[in-house]
Amino acid sequence: MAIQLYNSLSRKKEVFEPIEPGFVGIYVCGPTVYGHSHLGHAKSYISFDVIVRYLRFSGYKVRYVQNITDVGHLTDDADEGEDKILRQAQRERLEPMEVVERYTRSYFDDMDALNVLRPDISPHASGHILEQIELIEALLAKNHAYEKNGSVYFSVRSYQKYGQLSGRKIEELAEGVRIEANPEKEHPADFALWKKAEPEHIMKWHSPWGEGYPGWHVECSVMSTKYLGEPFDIHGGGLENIFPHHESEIAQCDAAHNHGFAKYWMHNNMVTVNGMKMGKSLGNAISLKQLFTGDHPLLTQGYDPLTVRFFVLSSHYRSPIDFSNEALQAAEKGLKRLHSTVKLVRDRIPTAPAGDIPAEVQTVVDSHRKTFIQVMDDDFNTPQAIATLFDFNKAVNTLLNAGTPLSKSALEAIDDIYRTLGEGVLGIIPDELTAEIGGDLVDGLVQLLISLRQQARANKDWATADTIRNQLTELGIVLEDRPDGTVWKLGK
RNA sequence: GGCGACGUAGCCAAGUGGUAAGGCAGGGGUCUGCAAAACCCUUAUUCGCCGGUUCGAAUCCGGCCGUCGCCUCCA
Repeated sequence: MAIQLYNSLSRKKEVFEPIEPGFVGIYVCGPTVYGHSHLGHAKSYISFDVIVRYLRFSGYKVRYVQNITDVGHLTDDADEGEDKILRQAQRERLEPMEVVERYTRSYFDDMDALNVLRPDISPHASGHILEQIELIEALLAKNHAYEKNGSVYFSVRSYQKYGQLSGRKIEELAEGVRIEANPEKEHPADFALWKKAEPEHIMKWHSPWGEGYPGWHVECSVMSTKYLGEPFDIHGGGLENIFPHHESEIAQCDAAHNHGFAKYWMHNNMVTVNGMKMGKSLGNAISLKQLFTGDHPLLTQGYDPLTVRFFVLSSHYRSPIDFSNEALQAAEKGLKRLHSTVKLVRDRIPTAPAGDIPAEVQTVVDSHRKTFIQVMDDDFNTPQAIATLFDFNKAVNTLLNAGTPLSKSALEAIDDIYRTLGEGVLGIIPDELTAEIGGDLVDGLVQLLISLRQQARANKDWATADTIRNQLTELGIVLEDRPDGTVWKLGK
């Protein structure tokens, strides 16, 4: 079976064939670290996290590069706005690099909580100024760029293929309503490679054109190819970055070196809130920290990071996802159901009898693993992968309820699905589902109450039995009388 | 105005030519002392609307309506 993925460049699904067999280089546009991450970041980075996890699961050696943008990303159009980092630094009265450090840490804290594995390399734009200058010089040498008053611009008319990714035409861009005339530009669609720094601008570097700072698109051109080669396999990012960001990344590298750029382009869709796009500038952005705590007017409660992850993966990465409390709550319940079966399986393993794996168990395990791989091979269809896990769960519950205890090896074969597919690929079933408050002490006390209640039940003293159960429920401890004994868990 | 996407049950969401996955919610049942959990059955004769192609369409084509995105910083 081969992995098929949707390539934005060709606008269709293609069989994935890495440039070098067995190895995959993937670059994903990372955050500009001037504020806390929000649900939109979660959608993008969870999506690509699963893509990387699945490529590894499929046997590829993957190098995953995701940049940290800490300079050059402007707040306004036409290369005229302030630098986002700089503006935030002024607001918080911090050094720009303090802002960068603060929000980089915040970003990784949130991603760790979401069980997003760290990229292999997280290069900073500010750490690659020299490489960016080199690329700009190469473009100047080939007449793909020109200098004006200490700034350097890319000439879109010099690169015939400009528009290949976004489907735009240079002539139409020139007629765009909102592109303001910048007198330094030879063509309205030309974009800045290097900007001259005004005297008060603190983030600036020496360059052949004087003191200045790099444009936004160059960093990604440079850092992707530096670590992955030219061309490389996959470039990912949000849909909204196709133009001008991704279009310009291609132009810069291909114009300078004629090696092409990324073979496959993958774009995730957007998050909406009540049907409207969520964006920092729209004021309806919910930060991940708020989402986890529930501290936001749009939230009726906080949501566990894993619930958020499950929610994101329950729609396809190329589909938009609309935020609502109802949808999050449904996800919360669904995930809990998945987890409770996993926990039942894991709790039984230590005391399960020895024995072979029955044929029916083997069949259930094999068939679901196969289906899971089939749907993931088809452009990383996580909603169907999750559906497969639920189907599997149902089959497992039936086996668990069958009466004859499953052997240890059978339970382990079942758990292997949860570990490799549920956690290894999707990242939604943590190893420790049993982390109970209080540890052995609480467990011992609850077991004591359970045994007292058992005696009451044996005596048909239902009043006492129900009192124990009800009062424990009020304390947040739920008792379940199963055919093979009473178990307890936390929850309402 | 240009480019693009989407519209599937009460809600969320798969499915891109062969007769509607999965989750949440609802109804009925089994199990239970009663519960809980789990399991079984059930809830769209139908996929925004109108035409067309086809033996056959949610899936392809045309038109219309609606929603959203990009074109300007945003994952």
